[in-house]
Amino acid sequence: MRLSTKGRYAVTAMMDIALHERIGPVTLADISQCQGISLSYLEQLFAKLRKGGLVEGVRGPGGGYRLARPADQISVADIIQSVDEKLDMTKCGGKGNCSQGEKCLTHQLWFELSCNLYRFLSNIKLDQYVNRPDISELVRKQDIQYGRFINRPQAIA
Amino acid sequence: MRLSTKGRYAVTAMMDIALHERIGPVTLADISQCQGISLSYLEQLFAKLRKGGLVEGVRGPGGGYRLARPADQISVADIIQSVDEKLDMTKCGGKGNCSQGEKCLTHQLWFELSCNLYRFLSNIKLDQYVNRPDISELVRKQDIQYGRFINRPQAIA
DNA sequence: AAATTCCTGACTAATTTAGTCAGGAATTAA
DNA sequence: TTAATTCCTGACTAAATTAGTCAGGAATTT
Repeated sequence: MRLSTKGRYAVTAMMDIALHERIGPVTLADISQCQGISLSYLEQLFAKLRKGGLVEGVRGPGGGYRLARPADQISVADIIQSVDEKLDMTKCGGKGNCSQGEKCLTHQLWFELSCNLYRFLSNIKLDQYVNRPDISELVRKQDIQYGRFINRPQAIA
Repeated sequence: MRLSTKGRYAVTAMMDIALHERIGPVTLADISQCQGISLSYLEQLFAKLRKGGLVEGVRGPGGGYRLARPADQISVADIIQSVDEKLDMTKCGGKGNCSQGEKCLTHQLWFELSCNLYRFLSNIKLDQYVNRPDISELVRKQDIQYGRFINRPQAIA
């Protein structure tokens, strides 16, 4: 049982965007440098996030990515499902035909676990972190360290 | 985010053993045939379960595997951790040094998720399934279908 | 002694994850 | 209108993990 860094990267990146929302679109280059994630890999992940309707790309100088809907309407479950495809732990994908057309011995177990997991993750929305003082402080420090946003029109305006 | 079949196999096999506990040790060959899991692969998994102190092997004819302690003292979390090693979703293994010595943006999130997952899985003990009528019935049917235990001394006694 | 079963380690194949690379398309600002 | 910026795409490679195979040995029972 494990969370791939794929899902972790995606959630981290989305949180980064949410945290800087008021400044404007956030570039993948910035996220890449700041969070230590390969740029090309981020592009792959964001292709999926875009298809999932969670972000919008803005091209050209001053562009980047922004959230496609308010941060309080994007859950961690949404993000993980966009890039990772599934939170379902059953073998049969919930169909109940895991063992010769019938439910296997452990079907109920994995089914309940999946429900729990989904409930937990879909209750966590991005905005819950945006407003936490400890997180904001951490982000502020990181931004200064990486000199982020100092050349952006939005940051000046 | 996914459960590997490794963990699923292990839990299924352990449940199989628990369900037949009163008859005696259960052979891997039986589990292999009945649950459709490769025998050699099962042997690898059971090497770990044995090291984890969850089962004991009994060699020789009439042998097999039995639970090392009562079914109400073996949780699904125990099993998964034995074969799968970890239920921890944080990048840093709970240390909190994920981002240049400090907690990363999403540390708290994964930490809480790990706790939830662990709490859920460690509250599920094998015996909860042994006593469920629907499961017992399913197992009984399977045993007949595969002609299980008909040649075993214990089954006759 | 023979059959059964666990037990071990080394090996292979398939899948997934992670990352690279090269280039194109849209947009903005000079 | 040109140059810079940034998203965007697809094909490719590398590493890790998962799943499975194989050959043989050790303990135990009949």
